Amino acid sequence: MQREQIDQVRRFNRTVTARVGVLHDSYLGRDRSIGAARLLWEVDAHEGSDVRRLRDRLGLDSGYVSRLLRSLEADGLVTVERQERDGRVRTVRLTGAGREELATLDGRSDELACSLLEPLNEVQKARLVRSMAEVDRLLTAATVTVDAVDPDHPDARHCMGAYFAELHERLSSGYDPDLSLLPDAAGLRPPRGLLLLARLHGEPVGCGGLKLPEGAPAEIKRMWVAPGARRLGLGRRFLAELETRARGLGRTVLRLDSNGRLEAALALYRSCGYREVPAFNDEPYADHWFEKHLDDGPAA
Amino acid sequence: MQREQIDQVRRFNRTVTARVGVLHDSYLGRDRSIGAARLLWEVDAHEGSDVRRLRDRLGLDSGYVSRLLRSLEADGLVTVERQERDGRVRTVRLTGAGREELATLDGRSDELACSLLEPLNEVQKARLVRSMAEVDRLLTAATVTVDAVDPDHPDARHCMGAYFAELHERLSSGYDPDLSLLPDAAGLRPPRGLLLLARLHGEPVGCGGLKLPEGAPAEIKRMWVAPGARRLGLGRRFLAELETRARGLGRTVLRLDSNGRLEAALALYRSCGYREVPAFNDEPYADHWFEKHLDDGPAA
DNA sequence: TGCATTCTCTGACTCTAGTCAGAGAACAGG
DNA sequence: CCTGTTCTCTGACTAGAGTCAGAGAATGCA
Repeated sequence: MQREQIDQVRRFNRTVTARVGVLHDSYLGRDRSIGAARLLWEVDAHEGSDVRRLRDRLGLDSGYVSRLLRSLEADGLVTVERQERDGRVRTVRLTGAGREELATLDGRSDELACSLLEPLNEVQKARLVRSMAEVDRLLTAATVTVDAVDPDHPDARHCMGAYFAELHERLSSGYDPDLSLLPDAAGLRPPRGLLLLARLHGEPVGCGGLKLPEGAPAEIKRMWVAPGARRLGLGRRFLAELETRARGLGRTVLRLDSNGRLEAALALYRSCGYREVPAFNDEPYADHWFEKHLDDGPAA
Repeated sequence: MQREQIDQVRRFNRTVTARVGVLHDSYLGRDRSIGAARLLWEVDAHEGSDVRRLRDRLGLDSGYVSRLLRSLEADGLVTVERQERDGRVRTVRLTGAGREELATLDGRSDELACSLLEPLNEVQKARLVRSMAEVDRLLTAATVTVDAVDPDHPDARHCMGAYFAELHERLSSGYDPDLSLLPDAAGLRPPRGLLLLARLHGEPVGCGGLKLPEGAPAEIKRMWVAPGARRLGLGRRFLAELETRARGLGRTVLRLDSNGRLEAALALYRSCGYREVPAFNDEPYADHWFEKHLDDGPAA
């Protein structure tokens, strides 16, 4: 990585933690501890979430979270009840008062935002906001992790389910997985294949599979990115990672089939060096087929 | 301010405090408290600074700073000695060990920077760094305060001294304030005029004066921005603020003289709606004269 | 010289944000 | 039914980051 880039990031970190970080805490924590505020935020973001999930998402100690919840409960901001299905698990829900409290916290966030923008003129404001959006987007992208998982993992199932649902919605013909040539779970498990899963803050936000048939080119399958995680370059990252792994396994050719309705996907494949080829399978839902020779060019 | 802008700033704040803020602290505070690390940083930035200045810059309690200094002193990272001039004041200086410690802290900053960039591809890295630079620049700009001060205030004297020195260096003829038509301190003190001073983190970084002669147009004088604070839109901000104040005092015409060597200044005046006019005074160091009618257009 | 002020330091607190070690209920599998 | 595991909770403790009220030395000014 270049020295100049690192230095700029450091300068950014210093400026931002000094200016935003400090204010952030002082604004939010005005009469509620910032731990409690964060927890409240998290409860709101995931209605009816269980304590364990909150703990994981915030990375906090179980005892600490428990104590915070007691204090929020005492203030009437949340209710905590045992789950029907599993009596050990407890579910947290915002009350009306909790929602109000959040609204005032949001108001303070607004004040902070205004105090940052206020001294600037209109041109500067617009520029700052635009750059913040870019930083936000790219830092989020950098937070996404991509790992190989077992196709039967609940997170993987979740993504594939969402993938099928989306296909069903977007293809003119609808979509029925049973009619498709998709590999089953075993077909995406080593050594017959692999499945990459992207996670953002622990939530699954995309998947990309690779089929490794013997005596035939490797095939990319089930590339999907959750709507909320698009425009983060995740598709490109999946392709790059799949290509690297395929190359590592001695493969030199990658294939995939897709559908003309999935415009963004087609554009992605083309811009990553995939060339359209005649149909190489009978996938009923495909009307475009692509191929890439891994030594053809960079995956970037 | 627009709702959309505020929301974007809030999103930015959340992402950045979560991603950068937390890591920042955990990286820096690995075996030294982050208060101590910040103090060390500040001592380094201002060699031989006195305790009071450190306290002011970091916004900390005197007792707290004193205690932090004792601990840094005990670890051999700084030395604290009484000042010659004023025996109450104590001066802090880094030792060699302190410099080393800082270097390892910097190394951690680098690690943090890398960890932020690492998951991204080259295009994304370049974009992120560019946007960070922009955010950094504009947040810094927003941190600058502009207030009216007395022309005899040490900060004001500092700026005007720097202004003269810069003129002397840049004008082909050199510059001698005594030959110039500059107003003295009283001429920039209400009601005969006013002086605005810009400060960044408490340090003076620019000035802009207004002369308010009776029966003649108001005149802008001694506009100067410190080299380290340029490209923050400060000149524009001075002009806008001076125009607002002039308008508030019933003035409708502003004038100023300048020198062709100060290209950036001329460009600024032109882009802010100042029109070049024939010489309206005998200022020996001027070769360009400008005028603006305050109802002519926006100051933005 | 005396008095108020400035500057740094010390001692005694406080509050937040945790950590750690279990306890006890609920569940899962044999 | 027993055993081990999971999940939440409680009690006891700690470190960091300050705050507050003076004390004591040095200085400035009348």
